[in-house]
Amino acid sequence: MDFCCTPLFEGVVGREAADDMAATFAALGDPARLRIVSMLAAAPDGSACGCDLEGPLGLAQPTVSHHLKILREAGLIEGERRGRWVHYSIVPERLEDLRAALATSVSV
Amino acid sequence: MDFCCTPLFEGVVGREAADDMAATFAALGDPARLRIVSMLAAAPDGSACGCDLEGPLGLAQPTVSHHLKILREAGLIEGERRGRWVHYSIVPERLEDLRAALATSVSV
DNA sequence: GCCATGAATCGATGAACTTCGATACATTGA
DNA sequence: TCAATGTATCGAAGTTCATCGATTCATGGC
Repeated sequence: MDFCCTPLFEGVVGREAADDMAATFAALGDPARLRIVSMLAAAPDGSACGCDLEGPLGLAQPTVSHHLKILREAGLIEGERRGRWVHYSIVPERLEDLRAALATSVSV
Repeated sequence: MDFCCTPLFEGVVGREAADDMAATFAALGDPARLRIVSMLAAAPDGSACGCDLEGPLGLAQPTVSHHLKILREAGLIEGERRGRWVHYSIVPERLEDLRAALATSVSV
């Protein structure tokens, strides 16, 4: 009889968890947003305001604000208002979660 | 004079590198593809053929083939033909690369 | 060679995303 | 209170993406 391979389980990642994790990975799945995270990580004090991102990114202010919102909703960064400016910084725990997720996919 | 924060560098990730890395993260930025990776990781022998993925995913065969292609082009999985079937398995090195990239964003 | 079956490709459709100008909101300084 | 400036939202245009039916390709068994 025809037989391919052992039937698969649902995998280690459930349906709802997959939705949540995929949204987080998707947040990093854009060059502009990846560079924002990179720039925040490389910033001297670990944070930067939106106005300093437009130049290096070469994007208009609404576009940068849009990307920052997506990263914020993904929990990858957080913003703190200081006067006129909003300083954004990385949320290390969230990135660590992603690293852990990739590790479980690797190790078994 | 008005001053916000220290001017930013380009970040640790360059423009071309950002494009490449973003494409890889984007490959994981879809629930179906994330579950495929998860299922391959959870498979007893570490591999599975496409026909076994359609059922658990609840997607049509062309759609699964489409997602497998994207994961393959991202270097996250590889397929090996065994007779009628193609067995897909994870490329651990590629996932390790992503983990390393996230680590550099965290630590510095 | 012919049929069965798994996999890949093609074409179409509808949704989601990126981008930006225009605009509104928030805060500071005068 | 008013002007200036950084930020967020809105609306629109163009592109990309996910999905699937229909079709084609590839392999194995008869």
